[in-house]
Amino acid sequence: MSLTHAPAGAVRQGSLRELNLALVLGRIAAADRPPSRADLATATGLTRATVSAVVEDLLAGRLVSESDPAPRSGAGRPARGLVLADQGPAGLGLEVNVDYLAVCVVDLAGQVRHRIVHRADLRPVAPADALAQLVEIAGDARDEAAREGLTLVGAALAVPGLVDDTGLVRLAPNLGWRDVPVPALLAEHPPLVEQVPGVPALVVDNEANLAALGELHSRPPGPSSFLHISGEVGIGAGIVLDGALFRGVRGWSGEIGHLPVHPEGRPCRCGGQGCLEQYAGQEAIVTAAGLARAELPADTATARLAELAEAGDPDALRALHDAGTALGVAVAGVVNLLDLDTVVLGGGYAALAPWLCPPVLAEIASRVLTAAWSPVTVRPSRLGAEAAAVGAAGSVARRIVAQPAGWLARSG
Amino acid sequence: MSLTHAPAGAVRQGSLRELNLALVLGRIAAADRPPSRADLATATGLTRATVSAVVEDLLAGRLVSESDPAPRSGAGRPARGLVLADQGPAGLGLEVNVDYLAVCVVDLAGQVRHRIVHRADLRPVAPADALAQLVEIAGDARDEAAREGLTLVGAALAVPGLVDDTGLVRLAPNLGWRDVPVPALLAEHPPLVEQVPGVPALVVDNEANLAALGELHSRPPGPSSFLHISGEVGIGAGIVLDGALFRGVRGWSGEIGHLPVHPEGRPCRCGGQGCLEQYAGQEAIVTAAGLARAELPADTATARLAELAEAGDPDALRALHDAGTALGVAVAGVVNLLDLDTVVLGGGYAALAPWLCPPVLAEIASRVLTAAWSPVTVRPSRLGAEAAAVGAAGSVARRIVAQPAGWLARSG
DNA sequence: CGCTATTTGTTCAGCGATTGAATTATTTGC
DNA sequence: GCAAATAATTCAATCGCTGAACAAATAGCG
Repeated sequence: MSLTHAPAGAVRQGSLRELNLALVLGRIAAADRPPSRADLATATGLTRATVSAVVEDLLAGRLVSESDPAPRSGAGRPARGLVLADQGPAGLGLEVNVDYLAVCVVDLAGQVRHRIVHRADLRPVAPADALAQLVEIAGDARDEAAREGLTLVGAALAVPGLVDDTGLVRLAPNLGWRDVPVPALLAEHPPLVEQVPGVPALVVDNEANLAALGELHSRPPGPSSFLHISGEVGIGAGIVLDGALFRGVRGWSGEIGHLPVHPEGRPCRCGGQGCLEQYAGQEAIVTAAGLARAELPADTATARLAELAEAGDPDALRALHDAGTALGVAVAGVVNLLDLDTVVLGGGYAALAPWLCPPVLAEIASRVLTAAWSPVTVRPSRLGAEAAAVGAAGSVARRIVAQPAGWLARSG
Repeated sequence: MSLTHAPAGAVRQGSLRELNLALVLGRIAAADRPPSRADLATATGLTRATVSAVVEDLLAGRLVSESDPAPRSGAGRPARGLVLADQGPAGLGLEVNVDYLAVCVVDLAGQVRHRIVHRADLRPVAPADALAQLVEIAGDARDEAAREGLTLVGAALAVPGLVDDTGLVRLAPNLGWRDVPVPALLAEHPPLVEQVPGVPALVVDNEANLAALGELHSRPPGPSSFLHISGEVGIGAGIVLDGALFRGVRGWSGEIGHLPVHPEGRPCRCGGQGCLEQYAGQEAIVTAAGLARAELPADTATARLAELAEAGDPDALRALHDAGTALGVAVAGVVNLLDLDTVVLGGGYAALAPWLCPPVLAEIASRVLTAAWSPVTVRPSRLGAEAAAVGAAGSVARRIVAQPAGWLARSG
């Protein structure tokens, strides 16, 4: 899922055009003002003739459109600016979480065009029923999108758990799912998206991964390597390296919640001891702050903590400081290992960032070997709630930008 | 440094040939028996006509040669097998370490053609003098290689420390180096290698990184993602993801020695507390085994430990078990984070692997969330001593295989 | 108002690289 | 000795990029 698509196999005559389509489209997507054909020629190194030909294909395929305001003023023939089309292909993002279902539609430019959130406690709901509800909501979103000229070309589903590369949800502990064959269950419903060569109809992925992708593609562009930590009941991380999500050998990377921070400490449900989750997970913080867990539904615990901290409640402040310190120990290890310069606190951590960041930064400062030369930024996520759904939809839309040839082959 | 070279900018007509040259040459390099042109055509998806044209270029540039034993038997015209040339471009690997200088030459096929190790305590030697000695040894190696028809096209230098992307050695604590401008110092000597477009004349990198690259390219091919841990006085790791070394934002990844394994434990020279190095570094093991450090030069400490352990010395066995447990805690964290399935113990750890592996595996089994589904392999490095020098030379040779166009443009 | 300089975008012949089919080359097996 | 089989080469056709010439459209200036 990088911007430049590396050809895996034979490079044929047509690959040339495919690569240049992606190159030009990627430039248009990355530009902050609508570039002209001439701008694109100088930026890409292609000749204006080639750029014109490539742009013609992109215009014919409705992936870009010409914008009215000229991008330049001065002597000479006025340029025609090129922008990503606000009609055409779009991505569908789906999310099943503990206390809500979310659906959203993101267009080529990365804009969230529709967003539907259905709040409900999903834990007692059977997986098939939860997915059926999701499909129904997604159908509404698709119809709304169609009225605006958007065609859904792929879907990505975020779940809070381990997913293998076939889409099987091995384990989603907080949802109570185990070995749920999501693609098979969704195949029983009418298809939500149009099939496009090169774009998988459905991708199932961990919510932390997809939230990290959302952060990666948020505007203005941020760093291309960072760690995105989703602090919910469990703690997951999405690792973005050189503009691409690193999924690991089996797609199960990012289990930062089970980094040992006190090797002989509290036992963890994973079988280990002293895992980060036992010190900085939602339940640990809530308990340490003196809040009985039972009286708080999962979705309000974070808000309540932020309220208390805002009001200066000493127990809450201490709990957050301790959690931040534990988080900092783990993060310092990750930064030492991967040499990242940006850490994003997402999910439930986003709202708690004002209290978590200082202790995290303190641990980094004292534990990271290279901290003196290279400062590490720790900041809350830019995306709000349902970041995973937005990231999921964005990942589909990005795929069209990165590999436009498939879409163009489909329709004239 | 991946096998498939992704074009960064404009894709012109000539890029097509460049990419297919790399594709075909990469196949020849990866094959375990000399493939015929027809084999290559089916393997790459190119037509036989194109493969013939590409191979002609490769033969003309002396990157491949035709092997005598026919790769196939049966009816039909016998195939002509293609192998990487044993003459032509080769990579120069250099290594400055605490107790030796090493130089080696690796050819396109990854064979170590020459290796010179000069044992000496380098700690009291000024960086400029150490490099001057290295250049002299390397000159001999180059001359020997030239007699076999090998042309050195690039050099890579391994140092046990932090290197930035300009080749400046920021800090090599065990060598006593700080802010050593290696490229500038080497520029004062006559050039060792021939300049080839696309191949940097000199790359300076961390020894752990280059040792990991050596492991990556060792035959037979192993996994494309793994963690390679070099256990010396310090503990460094090379992280190989999807066949490429991950260097981090600033090139300082892999500082696994400073992963916190006992957050409130022993103070570390890095400023943190309870770093892995304090529990599994060479000094920690030696001390725990009851050996006075002073009586042992750095290069024999590991050998002595292995001897004692072999003999069943209880102190040594306990020290190794404890070190392995600490290492296992750190490795379990890394595996949880990156979802790797292979961990290679290199450097001084290689000889101690029989005693380190069991406790490492035990920690992984109890702490890694996905261990039940996906077993993790922990094994010693395949390369012996001076693995970093071999990896360094191999990384240069690999570059020619991955981007043959530069070499071909240079000479007929 | 008209001319020139300037910049954008298009057209077109030329060229390099791949393709696919036909052709040549070389061996095994009957 | 001949047919079948497989390998490798040759060659016209095609696709896509290039470079230069050309057309389009505007600002500045007298």
